[in-house]
Amino acid sequence: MARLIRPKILGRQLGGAKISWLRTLGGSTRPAFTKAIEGTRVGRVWRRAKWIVVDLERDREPAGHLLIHLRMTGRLVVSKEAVPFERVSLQLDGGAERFVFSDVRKFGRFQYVRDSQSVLDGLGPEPLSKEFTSDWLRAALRHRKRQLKPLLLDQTFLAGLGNIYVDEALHLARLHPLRSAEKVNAASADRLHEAIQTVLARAIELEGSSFDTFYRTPEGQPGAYQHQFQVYGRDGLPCHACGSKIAKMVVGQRGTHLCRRCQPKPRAARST
DNA sequence: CTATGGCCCTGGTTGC
DNA sequence: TGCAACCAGGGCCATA
Repeated sequence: MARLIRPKILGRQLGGAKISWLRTLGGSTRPAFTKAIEGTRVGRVWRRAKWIVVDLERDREPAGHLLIHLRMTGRLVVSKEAVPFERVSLQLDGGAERFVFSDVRKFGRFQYVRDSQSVLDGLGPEPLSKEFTSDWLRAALRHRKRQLKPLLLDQTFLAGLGNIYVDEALHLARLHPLRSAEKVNAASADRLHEAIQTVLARAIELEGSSFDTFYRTPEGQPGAYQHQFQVYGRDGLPCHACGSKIAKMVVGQRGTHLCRRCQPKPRAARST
C-alpha cells in the first residue's frame, strides 16, 4: 500500500482537511490536526510494520508525520470523486484531487504526530529485513512460553504478520498454532523462518489478499494472494499437501485454520 | 510474563 | 422471506 500510494502523493502540498470521523485521528482535535497538516509538503512515504508513514515538510524542514494504520478495512485513495466511507480527506495542491482515507469499520488510524518514535518504538523486527535471521528466530522462540499463533501475531515480537499470513506460514512450516514457542526445535524454527519470508514476499508480490468487496489497492484492484491460500478460509476443503480436511479453530479470539495431519498437535496441548 | 475477554465499528453471510 | 446472530486482513485495555 505504501509503495502503491507513494507516486500519487510524493512532493505534493497538502491543503484543507475534512474529518468526518474524529476517532480516526487517534486523539487529536480537528483544529490541531488541520493546523499541523495544512501547507505541508509530502516528503518520504515509507512503512514500518503495519504503519504507513508519510513524512511532512514545511519550507524544506521536517514537520512531523502522518501515521496511517489500515487495521481491518482501511484504504488509501487519491481521487477527485467522492469515496465511500471517507473518514479523513486532504486537499492536494489546492486542486480537485484529494488524499482520502476510507474505512468501513472505523478501526483504522490516520493521525498526525510530531515524532514517530513513540508509536514505532517497541515494534519487533521486520520479517523481510536482514535483522530477521533464522538464528534470531531460534533464540527468540527458545525463551518464550507462548503459543506460536498469538506470539507471531504480537507486533512487539515480530512486526507485520496478520491473521492470514500467520496461518499460512504455520502451515507451510508444518507447525501447530498451539505449539509452545520454547518447544520448537532448531529445524522447525528454521522452517518457520523460511515460511514467514516466503509467504510475505509472495503476498506482497501479488498485492495482498482480496476475498470480499473491501481490501483493494489504491486503484481499486483486488490482490491475488487469495488464490494461493493453503489453509485460510479453506476449512472443510482438502489440504493441497496431504488431502485431509482443513480444520478451523479459535485461538486468541482469532479464526485459525490448519491441517491436522501436516501440523500435528504437540502432546502437551493435546486436550484442546 | 502469559492468558482471557470486552470493546471499538459496519456490513455481508448464515441459519432458524 | 425476514430477521437475529455471527463473523470479519487488528489492536487496546483491564483483569487474573
